[in-house]
Amino acid sequence: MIPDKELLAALEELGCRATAPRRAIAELLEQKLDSFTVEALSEELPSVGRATVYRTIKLLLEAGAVCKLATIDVSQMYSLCRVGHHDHHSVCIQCGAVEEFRAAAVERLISAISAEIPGEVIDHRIELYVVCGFCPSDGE
Amino acid sequence: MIPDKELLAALEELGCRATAPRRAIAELLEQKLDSFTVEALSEELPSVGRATVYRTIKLLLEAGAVCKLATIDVSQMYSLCRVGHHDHHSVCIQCGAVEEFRAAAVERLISAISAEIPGEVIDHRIELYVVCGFCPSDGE
DNA sequence: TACTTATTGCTAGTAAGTCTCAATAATGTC
DNA sequence: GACATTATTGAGACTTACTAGCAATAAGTA
Repeated sequence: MIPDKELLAALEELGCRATAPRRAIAELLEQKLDSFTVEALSEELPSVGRATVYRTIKLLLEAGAVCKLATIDVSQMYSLCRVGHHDHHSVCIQCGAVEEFRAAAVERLISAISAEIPGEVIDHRIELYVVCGFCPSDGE
Repeated sequence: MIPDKELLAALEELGCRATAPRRAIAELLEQKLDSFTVEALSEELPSVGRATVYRTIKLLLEAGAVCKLATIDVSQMYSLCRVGHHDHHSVCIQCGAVEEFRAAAVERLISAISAEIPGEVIDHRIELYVVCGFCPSDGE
């Protein structure tokens, strides 16, 4: 996973200062393997103001160190991104666990589609909703 | 596009009654080629209560007649779905226009990926963020 | 150490969406 | 058609996720 130093470095690249609250957020984030909500993060860091947590995640989002998941329900989920990779996510619809996956085929697919549709493709988002290996797949 | 009759029929399949507010929503929806927010829909239907609009869209969502788009910003966008098709969407990041596209390659890709990752793939979501043919693609 | 400026943490505000509940409208039965 | 039953509605209060404003504070710098 990303060492918190990298998270902080990502912020510094944006011209941000490395403050105690940001260090605390980076440290906690470093341990997050799954997806998370900002609200939950904030609850785990009672010493840091909610607004600061939101602000920091927003910065990390800009820096590309975390990314927003397009979950089905309302809650905004985020997940760490390995810097420099453009990964896609699979979300377990039962336990919520998020896995990143890479597939060169995806990139090929996107460029193939780009050629077929009008306009210019700027970005894409691919998410798989799965029942992960640890969850029982009842019915469906 | 979907005749509003079909939208109502979709609701009736769920065991819902065809009421005047639902008819009004279906009629308006029938004309929506683009994506829309429930809030905007509600503003166009001052005679129908906000809660009712939200409730009806939720029902149509369950019925599979509309689907939720995973837009980058916070606002929840919806779009009509042709019943029986599982289309994907491209969203113009400048004007917000939504196009549906179908690509058999997508389905093939998904099954290829399914084989590679642990767990069972239930559903997928693919969205392209584009600058559509009608918008100037400045910079980026 | 003092200065400048970014950052923080309150708190209040906003936006999207849900809940409650009494009033009302749809359907089925006679 | 009248009546009973049950789904639906609308108004507004409420919740949740998030942002804005602003005085207090902490970082980097001279």
